[in-house]
Amino acid sequence: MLETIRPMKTAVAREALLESARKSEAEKRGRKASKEVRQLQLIEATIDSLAKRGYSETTMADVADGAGLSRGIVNFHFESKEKLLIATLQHMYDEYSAHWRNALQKAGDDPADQLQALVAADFDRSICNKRKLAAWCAFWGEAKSRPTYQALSSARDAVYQTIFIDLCTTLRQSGSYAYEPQVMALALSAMLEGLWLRLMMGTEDTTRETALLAASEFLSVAFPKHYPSKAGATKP
Amino acid sequence: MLETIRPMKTAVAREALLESARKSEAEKRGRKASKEVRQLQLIEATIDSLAKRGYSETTMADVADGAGLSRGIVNFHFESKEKLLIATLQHMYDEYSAHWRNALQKAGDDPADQLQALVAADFDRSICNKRKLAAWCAFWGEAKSRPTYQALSSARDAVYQTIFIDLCTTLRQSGSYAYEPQVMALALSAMLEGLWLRLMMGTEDTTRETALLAASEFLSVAFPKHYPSKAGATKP
DNA sequence: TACCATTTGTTGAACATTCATTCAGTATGG
DNA sequence: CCATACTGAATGAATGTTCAACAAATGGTA
Repeated sequence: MLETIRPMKTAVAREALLESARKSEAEKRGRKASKEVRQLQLIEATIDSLAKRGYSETTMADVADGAGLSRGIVNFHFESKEKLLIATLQHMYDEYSAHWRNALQKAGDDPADQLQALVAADFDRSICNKRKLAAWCAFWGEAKSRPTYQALSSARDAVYQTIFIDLCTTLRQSGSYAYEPQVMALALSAMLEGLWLRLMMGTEDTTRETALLAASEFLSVAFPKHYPSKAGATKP
Repeated sequence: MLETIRPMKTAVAREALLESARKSEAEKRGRKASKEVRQLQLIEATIDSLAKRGYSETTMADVADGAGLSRGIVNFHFESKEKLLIATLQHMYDEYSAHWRNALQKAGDDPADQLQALVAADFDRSICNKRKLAAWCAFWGEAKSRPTYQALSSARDAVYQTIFIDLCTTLRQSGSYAYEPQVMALALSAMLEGLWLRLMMGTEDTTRETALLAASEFLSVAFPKHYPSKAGATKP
């Protein structure tokens, strides 16, 4: 329900489009580009602005400037500021979704591998970087008061959560753990989101590597039989 | 460093002031009130507005209306909108800080009890309710682009984190666990923040009780010798 | 107590700025 | 030369801030 049914075709085609948008950096200005390329270009500029200035300071002018185009351009391709932002969120959501689905597929059939792949995917550089994390957080901050965002913003949505629960259930059986799968899945996914939040704040020494380490540690203690602890690496 | 050194006196006195501000609901309008009461009243109205409308839609007019006062009043008590928001954030931070310190003190000397008390404090109704969570998240969304917020927003700040690390270190020794205390502390505190985020979104069935359950489950698996699992409560 | 002066808190209209949106006009590719 | 993409100045609405006027408290004086 949360996820619009959109063939994966667009997801991959979009990458190609964006690529071409990047390549023709010199041609952007003044030259005509296909509607789709322009829209992606504007969405990228929106993410830039969100990351740099925050939601409340993101203006149409800044987006247009960021894309190297004129002021009226956004209202031409998107009807309004609101629709631009929704399209941006949708774009990020699609990208995120495609990313973890891909990781899951590559992981093979072993549930333990699948869970680990999902966790690792969350801290992949293509997904988990300051720019995108900042943009996500900008939307989260507004989500509560905007139903449209609320539906989209829970990136780790019902489907994602269900997969987590299923994996936890399977592991529980094969490892004879005592916990409630739903509870453990909640703890795990919440921790992933929390780590994102900390990475975004970026004040401390928390890095992508540290975050992944913490997440892996969680897996080790929660599913010791499936993820034998690699502890003892560094002991101060 | 993050926390302004402010005697606890104000923290408790403030509660009393706010109480009196609530009681004299009828007298608010037209009657004079002490400077501190007015400021608290405006801060509360700001939190209301943040929770209801989100950061970007929170206006001076809305705050003034919410407090039942005139338009110019905020600029009289606080110099500007920015300063009002900073004062609001500072207020929430002080409240949060006082709350967990209090919980920690009440917990006694046992590290396991202390850690559990800290976790439970995070989901106390006085701290963890939709209104305040929404306000926190509104600030988080803007924190990256505003240094002032960034410094304050890491509510679970360096001090808090240090305490977590210390407790994890102690438990590790007394329980002969294998993990790195810093890593485990990061996982734990990130999970708490993530649970807050989910509670704020409030889309799903995640409640304060569920969140606390998940956090407790984490403690059980991470420190099995200190928190013997209470599993088996409900088995579907 | 009565009276006035001064300080302090409050109001609301006026002002200036910022910003999303519109649209008539321009340029470009086919 | 038509259709489509694009421009950028004009417009109007929203909003933070200022300020002159007003009211309530305070304090001093007789």
